[in-house]
Amino acid sequence: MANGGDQFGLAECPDSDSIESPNESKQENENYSLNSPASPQTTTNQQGMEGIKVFLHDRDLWTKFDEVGTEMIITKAGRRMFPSYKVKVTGLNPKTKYILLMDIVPADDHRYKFADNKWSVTGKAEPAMPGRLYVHPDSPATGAHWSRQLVSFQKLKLTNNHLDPFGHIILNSMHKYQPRLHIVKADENNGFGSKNTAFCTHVFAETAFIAVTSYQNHKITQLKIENNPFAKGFRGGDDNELHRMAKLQGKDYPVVPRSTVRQRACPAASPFSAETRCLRGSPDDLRSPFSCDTGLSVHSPQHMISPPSAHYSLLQPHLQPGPQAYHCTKRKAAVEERCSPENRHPYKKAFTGDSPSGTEPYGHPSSFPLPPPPGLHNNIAMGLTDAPYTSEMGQRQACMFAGSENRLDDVNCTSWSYTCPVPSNMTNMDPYPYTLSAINHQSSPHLGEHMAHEAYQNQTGPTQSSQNIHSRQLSSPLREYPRYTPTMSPPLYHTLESHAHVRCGLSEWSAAS
DNA sequence: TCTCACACATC
DNA sequence: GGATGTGTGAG
Repeated sequence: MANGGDQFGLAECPDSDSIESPNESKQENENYSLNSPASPQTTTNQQGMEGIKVFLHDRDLWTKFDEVGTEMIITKAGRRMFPSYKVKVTGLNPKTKYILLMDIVPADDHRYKFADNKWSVTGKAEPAMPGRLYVHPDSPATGAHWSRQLVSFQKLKLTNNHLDPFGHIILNSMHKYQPRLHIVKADENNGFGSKNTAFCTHVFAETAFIAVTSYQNHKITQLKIENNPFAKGFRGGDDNELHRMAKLQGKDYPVVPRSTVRQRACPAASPFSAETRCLRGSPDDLRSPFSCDTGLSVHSPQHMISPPSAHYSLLQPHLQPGPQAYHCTKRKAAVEERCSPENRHPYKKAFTGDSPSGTEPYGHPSSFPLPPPPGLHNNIAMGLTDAPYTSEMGQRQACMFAGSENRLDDVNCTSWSYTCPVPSNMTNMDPYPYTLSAINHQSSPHLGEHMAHEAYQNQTGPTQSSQNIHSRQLSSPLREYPRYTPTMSPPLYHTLESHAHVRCGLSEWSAAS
């Protein structure tokens, strides 16, 4: 939180449109200064979200990892992400309340393996885990609050425990994911769930990663050790390290790190920058909860989205990746060259390092009104904007929203959920549902129970696996979440919306990354 | 592929 | 000094 917000002068700029562009301001000295505005373009009809810009903190570090092929450890107990996901947000109305939350969505429907020092597709992805959202513990807070300092999501944890009771984000190992930031307006006159509810989604392509239970690429291990303070113990010269490891193993002679042995020396470019970049999810793949249907509100840097059609419509998430989806940057030729035929996808795209040049917009946000679930506007609107959200939590804590099978015909509860569409080529898989259950995973014991229950229900409840993506789309699966107790956070959230109504920045990400 | 105990680090 | 966050090798 080193970056104060004063320099952004947000307090004096209630009108987001008048917010000084970071490019024109003093951000050159910030460590996220390289992050160009996330949303250089704005569109109308976005409920005041059009001026919001998000800058990824430590972009350089993220890029380093990304160039190698970021891996994130997932454990049963939950593991933090490193690099941490921190952002600087500008353009918020200082007096308006916003909720900042993250989710991590499948980047594609592939399962990966790491062999020969590179990542490659090894099969079809397992069904998506229950979608969980991580709500920043400060939420809801005023724009002034968010703008005052870096917004850190470093406490977010990843787990591979499908029954995780802590509210951590559940991921599948050896699958690729894309973190996303959502900014939801929680203004009194624009309550969450109301017709006026607006939010925008920001995706930083360089934060994509493959979830692993142990690091596969030694380069990633080294990057983590070099940059993560908690891993300092593993730093040092090679000799020192080897002797230290020998000591750890009770040997008095240097040992060769397993990670070194495991991997063949390969001077080639990172697997991500080469083959894996080809494998990176297609725009279609990345449609999920907040994906756009029409692109109406999408404001994407044109240089990141090649044809207008790159405003992928969520109305057609079932479409297989097509030529229209892939916009290749200057590295395309090289990428294609490196892609093995079996890995070559029609939607292959240059990996993240390409798009965000120093002068290009960095995030890929979009803003759009959030259509309310049918007949559920008012009551929901109260939730987010009312005090209970914070007061009942005792202290502001992160909330996790766990997924479940969400159906429209099951609307009769106190909390809300939304089902996100499955990536296009995941039509045979379970949906990627989110249940907005306002989980307090830090200090509330019954929350854990709730989550366990929830997880249990996720597994035992009626499945939608038999449904295809079309039916799920059409059903606009919204429902309140029954497994909610008054002792938890109030019923604040509802199904965000079927993708058919929701517009988001995902298409931009897809196209740009 | 995954889990665990461990030593070492930060908070 | 305890809680928590790291990557490690063993299994």
